[in-house]
Amino acid sequence: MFSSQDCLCTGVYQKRRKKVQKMNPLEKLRHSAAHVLATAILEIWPEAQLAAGPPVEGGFYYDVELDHRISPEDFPLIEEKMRRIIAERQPFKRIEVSREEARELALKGRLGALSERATPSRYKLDILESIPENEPITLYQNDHFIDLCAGPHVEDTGWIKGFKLTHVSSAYYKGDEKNPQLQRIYGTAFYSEKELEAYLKQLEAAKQRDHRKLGKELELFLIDEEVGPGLPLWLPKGAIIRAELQAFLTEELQRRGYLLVHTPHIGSLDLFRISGHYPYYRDSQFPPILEPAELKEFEQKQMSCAELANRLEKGEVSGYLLKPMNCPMHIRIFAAKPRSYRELPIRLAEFGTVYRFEKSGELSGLTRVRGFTQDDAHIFCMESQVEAELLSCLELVKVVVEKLGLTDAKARLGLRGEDKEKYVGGAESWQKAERDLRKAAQESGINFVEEPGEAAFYGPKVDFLVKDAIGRLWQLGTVQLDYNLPLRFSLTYVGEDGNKERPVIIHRAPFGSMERFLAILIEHFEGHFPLWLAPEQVRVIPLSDAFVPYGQKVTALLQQHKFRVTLDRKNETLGAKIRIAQLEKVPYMLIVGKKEEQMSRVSVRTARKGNLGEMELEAFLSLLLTECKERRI
RNA sequence: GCCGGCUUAGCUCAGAGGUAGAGCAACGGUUUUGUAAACCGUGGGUCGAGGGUUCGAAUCCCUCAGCCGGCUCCA
Repeated sequence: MFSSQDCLCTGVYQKRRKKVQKMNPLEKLRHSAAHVLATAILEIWPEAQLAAGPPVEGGFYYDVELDHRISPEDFPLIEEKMRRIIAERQPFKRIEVSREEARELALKGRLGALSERATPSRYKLDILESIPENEPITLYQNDHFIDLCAGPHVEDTGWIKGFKLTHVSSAYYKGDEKNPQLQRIYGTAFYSEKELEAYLKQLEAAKQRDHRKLGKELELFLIDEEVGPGLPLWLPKGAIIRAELQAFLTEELQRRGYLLVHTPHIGSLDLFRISGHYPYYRDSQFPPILEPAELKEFEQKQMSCAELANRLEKGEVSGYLLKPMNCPMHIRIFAAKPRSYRELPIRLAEFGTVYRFEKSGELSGLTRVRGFTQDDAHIFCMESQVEAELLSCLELVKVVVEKLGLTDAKARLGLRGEDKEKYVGGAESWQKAERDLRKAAQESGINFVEEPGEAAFYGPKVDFLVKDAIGRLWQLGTVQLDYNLPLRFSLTYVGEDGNKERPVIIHRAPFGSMERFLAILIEHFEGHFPLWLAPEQVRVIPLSDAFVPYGQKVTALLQQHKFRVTLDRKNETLGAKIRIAQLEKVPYMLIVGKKEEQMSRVSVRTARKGNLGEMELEAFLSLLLTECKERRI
């Protein structure tokens, strides 16, 4: 019941924040660059209807409605015009007008335009309507281009020294699927050419550590068309990392009193009817699975799909669902027998694989998939235990994040939004839940921001967000407080006074999902995994065939200590073998030749630091043992 | 799901209407190597799938799939 895969769309996040923040100088410049882009577009296509053109992280965009489909092929022409506009150093003039004057201009098609036009500026008109009564209406003009705009802008277009159009996409007007689709042209701009170049270079470098690229190069995972989109296959090397991560977390769980359970991948439709996920979230689930006999009967009756769907929804037809979450099954484990307050809290944990039918356009590498494994657990406790349990969960997420060096992780306390309809439960339990979670977050010492509207529908949550290589923000770990499911499943325990009491559920996943977490880890380490996670930890490289026997001895010793070692017997030069090991990002290379064999030593080279020189074999072994045992990063 | 782009050998990519190429990898030899690429040879492709235009299609058109970038959604 929690959203370990929830992606907080950067754009939306930015927009919401921008309203309350003043623009910094770079944003101001980029905002002006958006106006220059709009001017250039209008010079080419005067009929274009403009919507909005704000600065965003990394650049700016302008949304336009235009019959001509703008493609990157059009960029050179647009950029050429922009360069000219910049060279002309056109001043930005601020003009304050009355609401009526602005309206008249918009009706004459003069807003977001170079001249009056036959068609009114429909989006500008709409934006004008949405400006609060007490706010002044301002226009900004450069050359013949007049736009409805709150500003601010740089003095003139000449300030834009380095700019580039980057990509084009579509966007719904005001982000609403029901509104028309506009073309969104993205670009970036800087105060100097040099900064632009540095930025583009940095973008290029970021692409090098993209987990989809490294995942393929290092043979960690595979997304195969024949298996299905969004259904990653873990290759042997990736599976090792996954297993090591699970082993690490399992140790932490056992230390904290969790009980491991295991539940199936499918469950009865009725289970998910009780939890509320079917049919309410039907669109984001794989359709139900029917029993063969029942399916045959429907075939014979020639039942239409619509009829079948209808009967499934009404609960007249039984079936199974690929589980979209693990909680209902953990709940059934809790409900399997009467529970006493004495045994609470009960913490049920599972690396549980769930399936969600994400829209095809949303799938992305390992970060957004249709089948993924959550490091899930549900803590069933008394209200009086909530605070301590929350604190323990937050501490665990902190341990995980710190142990793996994800120091950029940002925590967010998601609170109930203004639209109370979207949330279940009374004001009182929400206030209590929010207060408890806020208190726990503060006590845990994490830095967090509060975000109304980001709660789960059943309760507030703390999410840990991390950016990927190309700057997209993803939710990893999460801790969520839930008063809803215990009610829906009528969960009880026997309290101290013998009365039945309602437990509280805490949902939590420190990694979030194994898939997304590994994606972030690949990018974070740029494929250079720490020793304890590395699929191949040591490669022994004999100088020539003559030293293979010594190499075998070294390999055997390390294998005895459970290290993942391979002996490179390839018929290649030393340089070539080292190059291959480097590209495969094997953390330790041991070069063995005559010197090493005679002295029972090894020459140590690390993928990250290069040649470290010779070392006693035993000394190297103890170094490895320490590094691995402490899970150093 | 929507808009745009892309899809050629295991990988990275050339080929733009005249019948498929390179480098790396693989395989077979030669070489026996001291810290990021030894040398020679061999095999490998319904050019994402299907349909159309054409004497002729990797190349042009249509449909579909997958991927990429956004948008929307996201328990």
